[in-house]
Amino acid sequence: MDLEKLKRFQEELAKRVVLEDFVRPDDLDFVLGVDQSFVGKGKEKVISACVALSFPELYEVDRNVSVEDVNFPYIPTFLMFREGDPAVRAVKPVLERIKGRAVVIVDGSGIAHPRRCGLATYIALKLEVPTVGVTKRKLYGEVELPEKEMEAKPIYDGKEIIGYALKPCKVCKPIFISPGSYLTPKTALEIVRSCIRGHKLPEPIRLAHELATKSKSKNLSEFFEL
DNA sequence: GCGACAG
DNA sequence: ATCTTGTCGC
Repeated sequence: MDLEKLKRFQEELAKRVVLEDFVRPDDLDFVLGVDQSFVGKGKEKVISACVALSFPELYEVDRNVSVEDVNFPYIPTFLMFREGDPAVRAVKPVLERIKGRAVVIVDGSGIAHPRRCGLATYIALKLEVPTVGVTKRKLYGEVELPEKEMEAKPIYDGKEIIGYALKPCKVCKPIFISPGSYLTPKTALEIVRSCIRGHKLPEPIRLAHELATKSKSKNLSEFFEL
């Protein structure tokens, strides 16, 4: 594979990013979460899980799981090429079933990426839906870590604010938030804040992660001859 | 050359 | 991400 060519592709996609609120928290009806787990002898299958929660109540209203072949290795800053399309195919059906304004929270970076094109950005542009990226470790940007519960500190790319580090709970280490597209960094932060329910990760991602992990044991694994 | 480096 | 034993706390 030609990483330099892929870098150029990411730079092209980044030009289409719109850092404006296509939806405000007050008008939000649903917040979706996407996450993936890998299985197989050499982790050759990817299980993508998507859950849809009502907003701001956060009760589950829909879910979807899909299993596909993995066709790209994990390479830092190139995650969208490994998990992008599988995630899109897991989210799309849910997005078409629910009726109302929605935002998708992704387990990966948004514009807090060296080329401003993380996994959340890819999903936003491909599905034309606002997304916010959330990670447990920082990929890109300069930031001062928050120390008080629910405190947030801006993540900078030079002088521009591209996201926020948020300490979700007293004993939690901070999580890193940045919009994928169609949202402002500030609004991305507020949406994630509204989805924290005592855990390190916001509910949409926490539940999607749980669904993706549990789907490996039930009767899906052997069902797809793994 | 060295450190950084999402999932 | 996955693997993987023991330990701590409610």
